[in-house]
Amino acid sequence: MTIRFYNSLTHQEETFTPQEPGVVRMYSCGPTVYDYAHIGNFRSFLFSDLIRRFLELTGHEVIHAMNITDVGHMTDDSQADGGGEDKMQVAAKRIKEDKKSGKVPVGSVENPDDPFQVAKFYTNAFIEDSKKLGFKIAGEYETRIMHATTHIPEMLEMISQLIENKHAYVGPDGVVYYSVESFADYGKLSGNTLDQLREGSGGRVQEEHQANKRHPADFMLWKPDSSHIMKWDSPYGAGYPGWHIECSAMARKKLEREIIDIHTGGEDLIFPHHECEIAQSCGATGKPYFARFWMHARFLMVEGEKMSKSKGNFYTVRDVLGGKVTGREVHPAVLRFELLKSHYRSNMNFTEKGLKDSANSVRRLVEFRQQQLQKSGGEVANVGNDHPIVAQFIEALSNDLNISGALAVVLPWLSQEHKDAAEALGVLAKINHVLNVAPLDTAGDLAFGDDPEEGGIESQVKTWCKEIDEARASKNWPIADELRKKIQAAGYEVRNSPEGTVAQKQLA
RNA sequence: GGUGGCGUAGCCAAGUGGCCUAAGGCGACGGAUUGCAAAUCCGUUAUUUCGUCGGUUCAAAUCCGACCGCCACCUCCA
Repeated sequence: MTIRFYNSLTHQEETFTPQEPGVVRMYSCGPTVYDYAHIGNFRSFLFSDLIRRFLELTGHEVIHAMNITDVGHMTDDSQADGGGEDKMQVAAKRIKEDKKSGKVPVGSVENPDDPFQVAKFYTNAFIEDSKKLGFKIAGEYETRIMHATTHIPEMLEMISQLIENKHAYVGPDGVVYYSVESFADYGKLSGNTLDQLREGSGGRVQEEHQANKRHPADFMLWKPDSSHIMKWDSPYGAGYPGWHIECSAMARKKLEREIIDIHTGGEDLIFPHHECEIAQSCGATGKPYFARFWMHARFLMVEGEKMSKSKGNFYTVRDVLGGKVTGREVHPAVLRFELLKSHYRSNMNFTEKGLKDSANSVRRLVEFRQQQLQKSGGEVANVGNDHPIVAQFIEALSNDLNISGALAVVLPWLSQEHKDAAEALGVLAKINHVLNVAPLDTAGDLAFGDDPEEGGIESQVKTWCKEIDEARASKNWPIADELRKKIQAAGYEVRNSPEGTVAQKQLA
């Protein structure tokens, strides 16, 4: 089996092999923690989870690292000397307003003016959401997911290497800039070579901000600013790091290599972020590559439109799970499946209907597992990757993560006859290592009808189910139908089973 | 204006030169089942058609060119 991935760096599909056989070092650009991450962010993070789980299924150890950007970068980093407002201060303002209107639980951020508290709050929310969606890396917080603010020394080390290697200079304004002209490969990833950047700038580059730089595309590595809300000592004066340096520095530190195997992120990060990362890492190490493979996930659309706050179609994970889209609670496995089921290199269209479709697929997978577990008495056979179904599943994913092809193997298989339940469960376990929806490992099993609360809606639904059985026994059809409608209105599916009427919570 | 990507049925989407008279799922329709439903099972569901127009080839959804549309980046953004 050969694994082929589309490599953004070479603009073509290539055979993937890690530098060290059996071990893949992968870095993913993580979230900024000035606000809740939205489902578009999570699609991109989920995409890296998919890569990881697939590589693990095919026998690789995956060392996966991700950053959390908690340095208060400027809202207007475009000017590269750090103009505009600090994002942490913007967040502080917003949190104060949200607190007044009750949007943020009181006490969650005791002091919004403390950027570390703001970052901590949104970091926790991110980790929580990531766990719900079953991201493997969510269980590795603080070992593989790391904060930029705790890696300032690594960044300063890289900056000094860059200055030493003549890739960086201290401008007349005291700011440390990267000299893009010193790096011949600048533009290789994005196609935005220096010539083209000049052509394409369309007069938007403001001369006044360029005076201190040798080339307009030079970007900031360190900004001395003793008045900044977050600042650290450095040989260039107390201040804060540029936006791009954290990933270069942290990837090298955490993955313990100067060249890594895979680097992932959203498509918007290709330029300038990843272009600058390559320039920094290669400039500091002198190596021809930073990452061998660059993989980027496309943006998602919502109901055919761009997701934007002004259109009111802007969703966070908690929005979707809480029912903002469907009007009822959505199980995390359903959102995971929905975000996973379209190919990472096409714009996925997130829709309410799609969510409900995904709920069906997830339910089928979950019920299949339950049926087979019953049949096998809990026994799960050890199935190898050479099992025909597993092999086809892997074959599909080997082709640049062809998830549709992979699902086209799995879903029809569910409807086939399964003589050996233990074997079927073994196959499912393999498949579920990647899909992770049946069950979703970090969220536990799908909760079907076990609500500990006395007098809660679940016990009411159970009572109604019993009443339906009684009504049906006495052929009192109108009463039975009435009760069924009530249960459905409460967000439950009503079914007949050998044990009588049962209700299950709708997954979306 | 520059750069990168995408465009297959009602929807999601596979297929990258012949086995495509185009996987699979959802939906829809018909049937079995049911008190009626739901769930389940069976069947049907693009019939020179794959954004458009040309070209290469014995042969194209698949290669090449032009055009159109959509997305992203060129300013913070997954």
